[in-house]
Amino acid sequence: MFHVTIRKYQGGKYGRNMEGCIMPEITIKDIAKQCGVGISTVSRAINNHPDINPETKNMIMDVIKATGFVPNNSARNLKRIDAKSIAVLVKGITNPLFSDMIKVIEEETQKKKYSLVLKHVEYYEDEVDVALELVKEKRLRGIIFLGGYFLHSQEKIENLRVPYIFSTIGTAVPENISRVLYSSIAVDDRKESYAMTAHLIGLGHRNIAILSAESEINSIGQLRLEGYKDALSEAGIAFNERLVRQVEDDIEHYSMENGYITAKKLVESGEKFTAVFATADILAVGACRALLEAGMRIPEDVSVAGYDGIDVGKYYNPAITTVRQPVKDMAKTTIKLLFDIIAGRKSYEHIVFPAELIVRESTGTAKG
Amino acid sequence: MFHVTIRKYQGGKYGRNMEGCIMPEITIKDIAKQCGVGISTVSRAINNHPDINPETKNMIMDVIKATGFVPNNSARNLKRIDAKSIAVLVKGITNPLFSDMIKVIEEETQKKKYSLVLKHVEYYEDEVDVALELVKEKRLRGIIFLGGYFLHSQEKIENLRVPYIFSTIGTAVPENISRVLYSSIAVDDRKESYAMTAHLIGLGHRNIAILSAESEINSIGQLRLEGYKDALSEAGIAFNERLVRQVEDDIEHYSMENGYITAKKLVESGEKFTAVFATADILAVGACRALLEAGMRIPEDVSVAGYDGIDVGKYYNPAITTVRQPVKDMAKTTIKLLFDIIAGRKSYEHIVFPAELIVRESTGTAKG
DNA sequence: TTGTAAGCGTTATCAT
DNA sequence: ATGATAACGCTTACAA
Repeated sequence: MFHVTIRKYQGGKYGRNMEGCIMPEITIKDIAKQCGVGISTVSRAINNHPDINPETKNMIMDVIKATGFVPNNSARNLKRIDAKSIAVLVKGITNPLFSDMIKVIEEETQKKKYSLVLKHVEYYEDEVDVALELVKEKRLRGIIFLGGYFLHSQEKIENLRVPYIFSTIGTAVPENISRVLYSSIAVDDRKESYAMTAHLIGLGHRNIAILSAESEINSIGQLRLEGYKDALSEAGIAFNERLVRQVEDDIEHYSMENGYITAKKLVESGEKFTAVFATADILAVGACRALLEAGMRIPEDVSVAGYDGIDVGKYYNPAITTVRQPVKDMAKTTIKLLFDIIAGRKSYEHIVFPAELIVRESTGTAKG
Repeated sequence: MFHVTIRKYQGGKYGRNMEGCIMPEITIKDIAKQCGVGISTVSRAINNHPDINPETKNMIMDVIKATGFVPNNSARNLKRIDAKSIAVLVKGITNPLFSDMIKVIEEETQKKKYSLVLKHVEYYEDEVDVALELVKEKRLRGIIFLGGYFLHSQEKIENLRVPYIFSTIGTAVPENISRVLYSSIAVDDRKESYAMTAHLIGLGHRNIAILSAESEINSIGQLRLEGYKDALSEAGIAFNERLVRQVEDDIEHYSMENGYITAKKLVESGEKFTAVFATADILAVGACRALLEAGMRIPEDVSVAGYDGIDVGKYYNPAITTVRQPVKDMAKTTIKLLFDIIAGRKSYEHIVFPAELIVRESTGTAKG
């Protein structure tokens, strides 16, 4: 590590003087004074109001540019009754599916001349609390929740007096809240997980290990585990508890590293299996590596299946069989629904999208 | 797509009544009235000020909980002179390196009892404009820029009167701005790229293709290309323009898909090569897939090297040789430096971190 | 077309 | 310990 330059802070440069006191920011008032006009005229210039003399406006804009004045958004939001904006609250920014959804939502929001507030919510934060604050602060017209568990009290969520939609990619839809209070866009995790497991069974697999990431009831992880059990029992295969492997709790649940560690432990446990169903592609990648390192060939010795349909599964070697969630369609529907509700064309809606089973190179007929 | 439930919006539920008019939000005034106290007392209760009767406070807090009152942040920010908060402006949220950096920055910020504003900047947005707004709105004490190009005017950036740091992971440090105005934390892209290329040359490779993602001068992509040229000329290998492959411009530059397409085109071009240096791991993954599909073995027939040190390279099959950027250390140094500047212990600093060449399975001696 | 003034919902400064 | 009241920086009637 090379320190190229160091110099002591001299003060005055950073909006605080030598004593650490805050220097006054430049305001609309200063601009008005400097232009010799009233503040409302400046305001009109900024917000390009129709009734203002173009010359006056130009003059003001020049001064604004020269001084580098930027209006204070807090003051604006405070005063403005209507901001034409919506927010996306993202819990777990790591999820690669979210990026795609956000991109779509951004585009559609812009088309509607709305502005989008994107807010990242920490794992330990309560997303409804954050939403509550944001609604007041930014005068939001609607909210989309991406990620999180949603076991919130109906009482609390009722305070959120704008339309909100839960997008169930990595989000368990609240079971404890009246369904007329909210909207949701989801994939039937249990059903799709069932489909994948059934596919594996159809390939002749009997000992299918499953890598599961959550134990909370109604969580995505549990739902996918249920689907796995459904397929097993339908095929008359006894459920073997030892083939259910929970990922490590002390590192990021949905990560390649966790898939690797968990699969490695599975191998070392000595339990017999001919297929591994990782309930997320990102886990599948790590799992593949662990299996490969253990000297197993995929899919000749062991089949590996994922879930989600993220890019990496397609480019991995071998390409990983997966359940693709139609994220773009879901995002489009989500944003359309939100604007429908805002416009009063609908009240709420619960939509379930079908996922797509994509068979790639990582799954094959059971050995022996 | 199954529509489970549809009902017409009845109004009244969402902070707007039937006519679409906004319903008044509950304010501190309402709480004061309902509690039979003055508003300043409520304010004291909310901000747990010392001089308030515990009983009064409890009573007020009960009412607040019951009514679901949430203070308006815009009003708070407007009035508050000092917020003890800093911001991270992220351009290109897709970069997996950023997540790690942000995590570290978040932790350290919390330790200092500061709050962190995380702001996602669109590709087409000017990050300095966004920063300027945010500084006023949130009374920020400092800013960290992650991603972006930074060819900003000194004039404009001088208006940013809080300390700011450019973290050069996916960011080209501004060359056109006086170095005393800002701080930077970086890896020497040219040098590290040189090192990787030299490693490949040491393995006997002479025809090394390079996958490059940007053509802007001083961009990360260009710097890495320069390093490649440096190594070539040092080894007395003639530079072959046809081995330099720019990624597709109309899709996301740094993506597996783009690595795949670009490598595929390289193969189809018929140009001879025994190694591919992808200037980002994410490109390397796509490139590997394309090479594999073309029937080449890695590293027996062709070596592949990446850059960045992201997780996927470690778990890919084969594991990808890379230049690891010490993101966590860099993040730690970044946040420490920012707080040093805020506290007046330093003025500015330019720090260059060494990267680490990690040789994995994807590179080997040149064929033939 | 322009200026004046009344808020927006807080916090901070006074008195009390 | 508590309550008025004046800002904070802006938008928006309303008046000119």
